[in-house]
Parts: sequence; structure tokens; C-alpha cells
Amino acid sequence: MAKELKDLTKRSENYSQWYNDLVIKADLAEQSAVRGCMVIKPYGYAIWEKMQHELDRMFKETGHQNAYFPLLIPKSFLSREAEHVEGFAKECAVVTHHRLKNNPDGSGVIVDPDAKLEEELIIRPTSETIIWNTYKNWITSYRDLPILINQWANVMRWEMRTRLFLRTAEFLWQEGHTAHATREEAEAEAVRMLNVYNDFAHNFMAVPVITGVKSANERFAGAIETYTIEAMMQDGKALQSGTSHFLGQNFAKAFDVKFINKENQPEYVWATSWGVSTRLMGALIMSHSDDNGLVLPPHLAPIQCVIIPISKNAEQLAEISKVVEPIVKELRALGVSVKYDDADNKRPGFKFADYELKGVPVRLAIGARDIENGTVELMRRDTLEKQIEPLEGIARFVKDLLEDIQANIYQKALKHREELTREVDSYEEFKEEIEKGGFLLCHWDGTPETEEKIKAETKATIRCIPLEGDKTPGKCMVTGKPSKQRVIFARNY
RNA sequence: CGGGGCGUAGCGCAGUCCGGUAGCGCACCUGGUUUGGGACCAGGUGGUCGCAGGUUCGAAUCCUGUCACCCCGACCA
Repeated sequence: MAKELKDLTKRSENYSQWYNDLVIKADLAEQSAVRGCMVIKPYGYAIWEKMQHELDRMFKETGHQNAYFPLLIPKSFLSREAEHVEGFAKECAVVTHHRLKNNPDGSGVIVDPDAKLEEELIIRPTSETIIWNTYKNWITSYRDLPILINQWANVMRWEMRTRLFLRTAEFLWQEGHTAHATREEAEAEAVRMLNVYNDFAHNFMAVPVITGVKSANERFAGAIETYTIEAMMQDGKALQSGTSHFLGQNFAKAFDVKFINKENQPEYVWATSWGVSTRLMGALIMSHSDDNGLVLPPHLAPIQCVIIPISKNAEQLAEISKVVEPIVKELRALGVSVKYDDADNKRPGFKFADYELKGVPVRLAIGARDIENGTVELMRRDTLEKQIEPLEGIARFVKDLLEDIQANIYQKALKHREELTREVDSYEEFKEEIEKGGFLLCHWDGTPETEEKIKAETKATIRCIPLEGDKTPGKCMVTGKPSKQRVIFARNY
């Protein structure tokens, strides 16, 4: 764990090590004392807050409202929907008692056996059940629909193995839960929210995700259809980054949620749910970072521009600060998040390395030499290139450069994804190619059995059936049976 | 739950085979010199060696038990 990032250049061989070191060294998060949980540190949380802010704005623009539902779910709720319980039962934390007491033998605190709960409570692994139990009381008429609600919350899944941001026992997310009068409207909602996620990934995270439909094997427990955005990491593995589910009437039936339609007939409500989590942080880190540390897209960077003075003494620093102050003001007026780091207890070289590690997109350095020449040294994090720019108009220059960097990071990720995506037509070739990583576009006969066989033999799964792109039919690479279109196979996190 | 590893200072580790009363690097503190790419010199603080037994004059080291954590699988966003 102590290894320097720069020593871990062979990323494909030791990618998870590199990733964990990066998260810790960039000061984003650390393992907590609680098994499988993480402490999100201030800088990491600032990135999450930026994500939250933008997503929340997009949800509201599409007519959604925020609400909050309880953390604890009565055990019986989970058994209402058969597939749902099947999917989550194995990873639930259970509350069985409500009181502790001092052990009579003086050895500390024990669970009070008299405080056993009538019915155990589950710490929510997701909130469908408790929300639908609530919706039952909110919905009687078609006039009550649609209900378009989102919740920002934490959830807990007792995973066997965990990794910071990618799979922690407790994680933060948002979960949208909507109720509709018609099937068409609910299906449209699921697709609409998939597109919100897609926009967010492209425009803010600079991650070129692919939208698609999950195969039956990978579908959410209790859903009719699961839509996904799939991202490719730098090591060629796939990361499911967000999902949107069309739930049909499954939960309405399980919780008996009916409404009276315009024809005065009772009918079950149609549902969707959709969510993204702190896993997006993992996607962000693994998509762009290099051996110098994090590379943040400007649209999500808590600090977009850092200014570092280089001075030999206090007088010189005061002189530099006088020049920097108006630049800071101007940058802020342009909406650029800027930090002037004039701390005199760290050397410039240390600060350079530190802000690179933290992924700050633009760095300005100003010393006596620059004051004399009316210049500033600028470095962009995405290319690590340094250039000398005139002080005059530097704020505008930085503002525009940030957009360049955003676009460049996206293009780089897109190019990488395209280079590691190829069509494969024979299963023999597939077995070789999957070892090299990346996305393989293949024909598949549409059966769970074939997917299962491929997974067992190659560890690759269908990441999604893409919504966009080539829809030419063909023959399944394994069975030779007809295939409607190519699907994406990959190994995943 | 199967296979492997590890537990010694805040972090990373050596010492364990062959028992003799604990050390290195980073960090931290003090003083000085430094400051355009992670500064240097000198001095200093900090550990009942995961826990519980046992063997022994003596245990980080040997024995027994136990508890954590990590990695690889199975599971999963």
C-alpha cells in the first residue's frame, strides 16, 4: 500500500492496487473502522457534492421532487415481491434488538435479551418496498398520478468484498421512485431518466458511457426491464455507472397500490426506479487518472484553478499577493472556482505535486520573475504541459481553457473506449480477445443459458444490449442461432 | 463459505528460522539554513510487538487457542 503512484505504471497488472492507492493518496476516502465501509474525506465529498448538485438540478428540470423515507424496513416488506427478496436477501444487515445493557460480569456492554424486536428490521439495501408501502396511502385516483419522487440517501448491502467507492457496504446514492397511470408513461420515464444519466456522464463526468438494456441475467431484482449506462475503465474493464428500471406493476401488485382510472375502473399503478451512487466517484477516478494522480474534469472539480506564489520572503509574497488578488476576483466573477494557496509552511514544489495528485485542472504559478515580465506560468493537468502566458487577460484565458480541458478529457476517454471496442464473430476468437480487455461486440442468441455458459468459461458478461448503433442481425457466436443485434461483452468491476 | 497472506509507533516495514528485554523510512515537534518541481542539517517525541493462555531464569521470536484485517474466488451497483 505504501507504493508511490509513479511506481505503479503497469496498471493493467495491478490496477486495483493503483486505484486504492490513488483514492487514499488523493485524500478522497479511507477505510473506516466498520467492516466494508468508507470514510469520505472532505475533498472527496466536495466532488460528490458537485455531482449531487448537477444531478439534483437535472432531476428538478424533469419535474421531480425530493423526499425522504426511513432507513429501517420491516422484514416482512421484503418478502412481498418474490424476485426482489431473492436478489437482496443474502446481503442484508438486520436489526434484532433495541437496547444494550451492562454485562453483570463487568466485561462491558451486551445486547439486552429482553429488548428483542417482535419483527426484525432490515437496513435498507434499496427503498422500493418501504416507498411502495407508503405510496399505497397516497394513491387513489388517476388525479394523484404521476408521482415523481427522488430520495438522496444511504443504503447498506453486506457485500463479501469491498473496494473504496466501487463497492462499499454502505454507500450514498439517489434513488428515484415514480408511479404512473399507464405502461407507456412509465416506460418513457425509465428511458427519460436513463438519458439524464447519459447526459450527466458525458457533459459533467466526461465519461463516454454507452446506454443499453440489461439481459435477463443482469436485470434488477423485480424489474421488467433494466436500462444501464456502462463505462469503460482505463484497464478495459466495464463499470455499470447508473441504472433505470421499468418495474411494470410488480411492486404495485405486491403492495396492492391501485387507482381508479378515468373509466372508473380500479387498476394497478405502473412504476419505475432509477439510481446512481458514490460508485460514480470510482468511474470518475478510473476513467481519467494517470500516474501523477487524479485528473478531474473541470465541470466537477471542486477547485478548478489553483494559484501558487513563489517567493523568497514575506515582502515578496505581499507583492505577489497584490498582483494575484484582482485575478482571483476576476476568475470568481467568471464563475471559476479558484484557490490562492499562499501558505508559507509548504514549498512550491510540494504544492505542485499535491494539487496534481488532487486533479486540479489548471495551475498558475507566479514569482518575482513573472511580476517583472508581466507573465504567469500555467500548467494544465490533463496534458501536464506548462506554458507562459501574459498576466493581462489571464482570467478569461483560464475560463476558456477549462472548457478545452473538459472537451479534451472526454475525447481522450472516448478514443480509448473506441480503440478497445471491436467486433468478434467466433467464440474461439472471443476467448482470446477477452483476455486483452475492452468491449467485444458479438452476436448472442438471446438466451440466459448461452450467457451463463460464456460467463462460466470466460468471466465475461453482457454489459448491455446497446440502444444506439448497429442493429444488423446475425448468428450467435456460440450456438449459431439467430441474433437480433450485437451486444457488448466485457469483464466488469 | 473455499484458497492464500498478514497483524511490531499515525502510515509503510525489518527483526521471528537460531529466545537475551525493539529498530528503520515517512510523518510529527524544536532550532538553523532554504523556497521556480515533493528541501537539507542537527536534535527530539512516540510502541505493555492483535488478544489470551502455556514453555522458559528470560518470549515480538517457540507451542496452543482466539480475534481482526487484506488478497484471489463465489456474490454484487
